[in-house]
Amino acid sequence: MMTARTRGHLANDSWEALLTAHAVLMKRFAAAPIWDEVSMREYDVLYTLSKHEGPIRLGELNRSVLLSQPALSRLVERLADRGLVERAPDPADGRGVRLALTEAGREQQRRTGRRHAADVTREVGAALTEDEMRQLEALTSKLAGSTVHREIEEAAT
Amino acid sequence: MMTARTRGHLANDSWEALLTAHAVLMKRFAAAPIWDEVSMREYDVLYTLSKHEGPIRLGELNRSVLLSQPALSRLVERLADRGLVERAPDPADGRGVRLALTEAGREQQRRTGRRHAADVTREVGAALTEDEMRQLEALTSKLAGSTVHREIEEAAT
DNA sequence: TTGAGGTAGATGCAAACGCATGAACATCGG
DNA sequence: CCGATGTTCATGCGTTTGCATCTACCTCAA
Repeated sequence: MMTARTRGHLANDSWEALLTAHAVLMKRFAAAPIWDEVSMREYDVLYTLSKHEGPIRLGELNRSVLLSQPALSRLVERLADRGLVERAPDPADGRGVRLALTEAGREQQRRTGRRHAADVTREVGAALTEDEMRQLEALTSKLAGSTVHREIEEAAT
Repeated sequence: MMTARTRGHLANDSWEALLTAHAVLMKRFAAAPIWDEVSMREYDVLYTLSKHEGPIRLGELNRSVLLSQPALSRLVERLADRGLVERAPDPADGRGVRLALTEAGREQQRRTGRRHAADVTREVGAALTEDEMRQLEALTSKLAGSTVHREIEEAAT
C-alpha cells in the first residue's frame, strides 16, 4: 500500500535528501588532495569573489558563505595577509570594506578551481544525466531564490 | 543566442546551485530561535541517531556528519556528558563504540525536530510545488547514492 | 602462536569558530 | 545641526575544530 506523504513530509524528506547529498559529496571533495594551498572554506571565499566583477562588501560576501560575520572577517584578514585578497575602505561608506581578489588570488582561485571542478564533474557526472543536472540546477535555484523571509522577521518581532 | 554548456559545465553549475541553496537555507534555519537547547550540529547527530534502530558506530555516524573524526568523537562525548547519548563498548569489536540516544536524547531530538521541521516545511514549501519536492528528493538521492568512489581511491595510490 | 600491518576511536595542541561587545560611521527626526 | 538609533566591521574570550599522533584492538599470514 502506498501511503500518502503530507506536504510537510515531502518538504522535510526532500530537504533531508539534499542535506545528505551535500554531506556525502562534500566529504568526497574534501578527501581530494587539492587543498594543500587553500582550504575548502578559503576557496569558497576566493570563488565567490571571483564571480563578482568589482569589489564586494564583507556583509554581502557573508550571505553566500556559511560562517559567522566575525569568522569571515578574520578569514578574509588571513587571506589578505597572504596577499590573495585586497581590502580597501569603501569610499561611499566609511564603515564598509571593499573586497577583491588580487592577481595572486585570482590565479590561486583558477588553479584550485580547475582541479576541484574536475572532481565535481566526475562525481556529479557519474550520478546524473545532463537533463537531471539541468533539473537539479533549476530546482535548487528556485529553492534558494524564494523569499519567505519577510514573514520570518515579522514573526520574530 | 543559446550557448551550449558542456557536460562539465552542467555538472559544476548544478553543484554550485545546490551549494547556494544549502547555504541560503542553512542560514535561515540557523537564524531561527530554536537552537537554545542543542546546536544545529548537535541536532544533526541526535537526528542521525534517531533514524537508526539500534546503536551505531562512531565511524558510521561520521559518514553522515560533516565533521572530522576527532571533532565528532568529542561532540559525542559532550552529548554523553549531558545525558543525551549513550556510549557503550562494542561487544563484537573491542575498539568500537556503540552509540544510541538515551530517553532524554530522544525527547530532545523530538522537541527540537518538531520545531525545526516547521521551518523546513515553511521554507521549502514556499519555494517548491509538491511535484518539485519529489523531483528534488529523487535527484539528490541519486546524487548521494552514486559511487565513483573506487576510482578516486585507486587514483590516489 | 606470534608478530606485522591495519582499523577504531581518543587525546595533545595550535588554529579557527561563535557569541557578545566595541568602535566607527551612517541615517534620520527634531 | 545634533543627538538617538541603526548598521558595518573588528576584537576579546571561551569553546570547538582539525591535524597529527597515540593507544587499544582486530586480522591474518608464517
